[in-house]
Amino acid sequence: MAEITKPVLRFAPSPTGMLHIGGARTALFNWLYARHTGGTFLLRIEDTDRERSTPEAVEAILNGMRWMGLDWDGDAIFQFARAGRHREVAEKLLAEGKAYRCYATAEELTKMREAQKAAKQQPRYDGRWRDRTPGPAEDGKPYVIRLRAPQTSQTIVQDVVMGDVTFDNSTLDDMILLRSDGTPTYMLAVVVDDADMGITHVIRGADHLNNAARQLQLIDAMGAAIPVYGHLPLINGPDGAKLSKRHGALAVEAYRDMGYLPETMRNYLMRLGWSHGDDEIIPTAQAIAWFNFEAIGKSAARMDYKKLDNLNGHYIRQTADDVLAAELVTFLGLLTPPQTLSGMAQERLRAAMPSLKERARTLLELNQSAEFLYTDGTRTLDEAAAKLLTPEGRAILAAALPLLEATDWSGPALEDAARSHAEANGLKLGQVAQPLRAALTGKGTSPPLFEMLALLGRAESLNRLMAYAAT
RNA sequence: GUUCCCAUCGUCUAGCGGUUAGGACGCGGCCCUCUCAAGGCUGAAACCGGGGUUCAAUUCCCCGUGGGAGCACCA
Repeated sequence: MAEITKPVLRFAPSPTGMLHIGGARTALFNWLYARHTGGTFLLRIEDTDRERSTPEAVEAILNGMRWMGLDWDGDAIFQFARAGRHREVAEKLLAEGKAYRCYATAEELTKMREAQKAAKQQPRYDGRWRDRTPGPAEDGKPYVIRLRAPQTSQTIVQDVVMGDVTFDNSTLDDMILLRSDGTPTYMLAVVVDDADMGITHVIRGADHLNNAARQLQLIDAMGAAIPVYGHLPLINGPDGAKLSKRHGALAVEAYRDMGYLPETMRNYLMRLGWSHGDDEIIPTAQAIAWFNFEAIGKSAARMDYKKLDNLNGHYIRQTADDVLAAELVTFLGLLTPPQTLSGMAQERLRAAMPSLKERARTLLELNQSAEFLYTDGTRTLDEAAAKLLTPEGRAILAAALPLLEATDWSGPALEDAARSHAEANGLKLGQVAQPLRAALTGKGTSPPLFEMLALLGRAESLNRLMAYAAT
């Protein structure tokens, strides 16, 4: 009876920049599968590149993960701290004859590759030290340790996303395990760490598919267990080209700053490459229940910001009013410079939320449409509002004021008054409402007018309206 | 150049030999309506090309074409 072991997954970013959208999706898929199976989701920071790794990037990645709601199990593991262990494995392989010392210099190898390229061949190490015994000339000279990889037959990556991918071993070369300064390469570190951490499923970007074959050779040499591989198709920019700085808004933090909700990001990202029939709106809890590898597509996807907006609008509308109001307050506090709302503003925000959230696709939009509630006093007019408050518009506004004043200033009463005023003067309700809206909010569009009049109260509303009433 | 991967509406995708090729975003129209949204109805919109296999190919195979990724003492 085979023992039943829970899956162990990991997300292994290198801290050389922010957590970008591609990395976030890779993390999400790993996380979803771990939560789906009741397995473990580990976070490993691949900081073996001492030149490019920064503590700031580590923080940014951790924060990005937290914001996305992707919690990892246990403490994050830092790969560099395990360099000794990596070296130990390389030495063991060397002792076993499964690896060998290579004394070729960087210049020498560069020259070799240039010659290969000129001959229209794939650049690859030619194995010049594979069967050569170092002589006295090599004493004290720097060397790297390379894997003695098989040169015949094939290596097959059995991938849950891509299927079986076959590589002829003759196209692979003897990769470097340990650099001449004694530090491990990525290839060594990944394989050793995955083995030591008991990783059962390696789910990562398709840019690693080629690496998988070489890593399989190493795993074989080490006698380690082969994990389940899954290489996710990449995410491209809206134009189909690689996602880059040019497309802007790369880091997960940038999406937060644009006013997207974490739930939106999870839903949007999971649908990039994975599907569940015709379902589009998939809350995270549902995704955890449904997630599987079989439904992951093979082709690269593009970012579609319109669809992201639409989804975000959905989740905004679905968020409870006071929760959303609180989230907006937090969000504004995170902006640079931070924006704070007075007690009055927060109170009005909460009161208007049912109407506000219906018309916002991002927290930024929500904030903009609520701004007229934040402060008292006469509004400055935007372009649309100015167009509404022509002399004619102001005259209509002035004429309607007495009727409004005569009401008890409740929404329905105000609407009734405006309606009868319009009717009496042969106007459509819109012709009366629009100038009022412009004066009250400073904008051409707003949440329902009479509701907002009631919310702002008689004194404040009249103050704003009178400022633009024709005399 | 070479190795590997991919290919259904503009975009995300369903489809797993026989379908009027479905859904979603976006776009157009209509309804609702105090504006803007939201919502409802509705329209336009796709199987990259060529060969096979098969009674039958969007679906399976091959070639081409087009994208993408890798080919470092980076990760």
